[in-house]
Amino acid sequence: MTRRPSAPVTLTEVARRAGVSVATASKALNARPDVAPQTRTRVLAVAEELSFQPNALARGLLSGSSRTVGLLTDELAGRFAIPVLLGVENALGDGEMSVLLCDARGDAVRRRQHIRTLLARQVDGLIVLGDRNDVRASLAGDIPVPVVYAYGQSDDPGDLSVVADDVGGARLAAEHLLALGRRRIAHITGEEGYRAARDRAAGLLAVLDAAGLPLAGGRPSYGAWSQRWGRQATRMLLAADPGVDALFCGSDQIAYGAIDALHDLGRRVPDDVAVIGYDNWEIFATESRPPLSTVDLDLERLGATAARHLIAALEGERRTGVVRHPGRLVVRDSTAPG
Amino acid sequence: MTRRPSAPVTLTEVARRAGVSVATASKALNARPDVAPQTRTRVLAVAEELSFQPNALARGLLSGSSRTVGLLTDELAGRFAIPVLLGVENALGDGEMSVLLCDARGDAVRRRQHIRTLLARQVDGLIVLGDRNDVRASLAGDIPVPVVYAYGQSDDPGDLSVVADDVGGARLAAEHLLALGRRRIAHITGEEGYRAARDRAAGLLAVLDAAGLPLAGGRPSYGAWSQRWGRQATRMLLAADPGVDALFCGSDQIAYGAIDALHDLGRRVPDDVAVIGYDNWEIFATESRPPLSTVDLDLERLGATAARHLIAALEGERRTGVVRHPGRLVVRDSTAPG
DNA sequence: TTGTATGCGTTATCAT
DNA sequence: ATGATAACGCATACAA
Repeated sequence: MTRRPSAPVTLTEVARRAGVSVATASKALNARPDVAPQTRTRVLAVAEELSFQPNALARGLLSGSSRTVGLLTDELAGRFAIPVLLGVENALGDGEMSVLLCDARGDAVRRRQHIRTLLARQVDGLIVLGDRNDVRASLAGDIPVPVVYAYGQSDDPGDLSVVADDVGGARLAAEHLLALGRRRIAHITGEEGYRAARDRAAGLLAVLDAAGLPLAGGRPSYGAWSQRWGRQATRMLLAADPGVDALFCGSDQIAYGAIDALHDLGRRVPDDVAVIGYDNWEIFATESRPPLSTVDLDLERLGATAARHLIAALEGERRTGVVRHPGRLVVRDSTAPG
Repeated sequence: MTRRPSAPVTLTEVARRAGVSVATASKALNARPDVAPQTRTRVLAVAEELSFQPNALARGLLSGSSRTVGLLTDELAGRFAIPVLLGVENALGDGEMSVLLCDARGDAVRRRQHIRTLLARQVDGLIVLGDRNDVRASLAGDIPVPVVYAYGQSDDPGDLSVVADDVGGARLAAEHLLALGRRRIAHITGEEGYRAARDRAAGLLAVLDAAGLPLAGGRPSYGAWSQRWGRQATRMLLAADPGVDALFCGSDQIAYGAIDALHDLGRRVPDDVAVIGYDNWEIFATESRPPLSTVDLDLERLGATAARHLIAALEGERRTGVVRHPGRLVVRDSTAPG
């Protein structure tokens, strides 16, 4: 090993050691046709020995493409950003792309600053990760690279947004409850200000309507995305309508609280009341008693989809509108047939 | 607005419009001394109008520094990586640094691959984010840039690691319980294979020893990091030793389960049994009944500390060893005095 | 004070 | 088949 650790190993160095010009070395390494097999092997050997890695900055400067995308999040601390981000990172990594992460923390000024930085770094594209399912303002100012909105939908139909299909997911849950023979289904969910809450309620109501059934309790119990609200709403609901035989909760967290309350009230789950949640958040869904049936948003796949659309856009396939990503029903004991 | 959106705005373009050479334009923008005030204002005005941003690739190529650090995570999906990552991102953002995110997903091959990519991209430094508190193997191979290990500790004392002080955090919790007059304190925690579990137990035992008190139940109840284990262990513990007056749980998740079990057993919290958790994980700590006293790891600050150490290293201040980051006691109703 | 020239590491073009 | 050279965008040493 004659490698001196302090000297950065460049193509020039490889060429020198292989006894060829940089041009030839470059061709050899990039599998260009016009280079003698013997020369090629020699260059490759030297490159391998020095563990040569071409300088991505130089490459990017020349090609105009940095093979980097910016991932701009509103609020990374939230629960939904991470799986999406994971899916994005994974899908892009396969395409030899790297991810520059920027968290705006809900601050518009910081967001603009981040966008400037990302563009200065010559990102090839941008993925904007919403912290909520809601429609959000499109990025102001003309961004010279493709942008894909993930999880949160852009208000500009000229943009491409990849979002979760909450209406469809709720339909899955509702149809599951109906299939179990439940007929007096109530809905406890989070803040009405969230599109996620409204969409899920809409999906449930659509299925109930089609079946000619009313919603138990009259209207959805909108509240907070917390166990506390799940407990409280359940008590109120069962006091008002003791005949409820199923609860569709807007999140697993709420459902966890609901199950606790049912337990306190002496109702058996699922025998007396079936409970289904939403999100497939493991720490709630698998740890409740009994474990929770729920709808998995498949956020990681959603992120991968967004990444793939961005890559397609980079290759010229511009696409606009909203791509809705279906959820997946996960059945556990809280809706076991019986 | 005479800006054509398709033409990338370069320094050459700015210089041309300002009627000066690129050299002068560069000096004007970089606040070099020898440039006429009048010329400077003119250049600045043009740059502003075109919203010129210097190409970071070119700059990096020239300076040898990309002002980018690689953030290498083992497992982003876990609960602890995110806050640390957030702190890192924030602290680096203030220093005009960007973060290249790579998740190895616990795969050594993928990790090496990511390191190669990051080095090819000329990152100035690396932050290695552990998914557990445990000691982990130092990055193999000589990395030509500074590396800081965060959350997970490197096994090489020549590396710099920034980790949470679990022993100290546990001491805080234990001393709090003692100060409330509790004397029969039991410990329910996660898998013994986790250093976090062992360290927290050690901190508690140290405090009890110093006070001449035994651990209720004889030894820590090691199990799983779940509500389920919290419930089960609590039932077992109270059956064996009904006189327990305080539970120190190794995580909020466990504590949440413990409180549920105490509730089922008819024990009042905190009157009969005080409960304290660990992590300050909001969804458990604030949603349990009653809300949970706990120890906050302050992971975001830990991440910021790691970032600052990396920046210091980039400026030449090499430092090695282990920096232990203190936790913070958060008192809520589950240990209210009374 | 301003402009010209050079170089960072790489790839592409054009001679040889 | 190989090599010299230009170019990417910027910053700087040096010349004017």
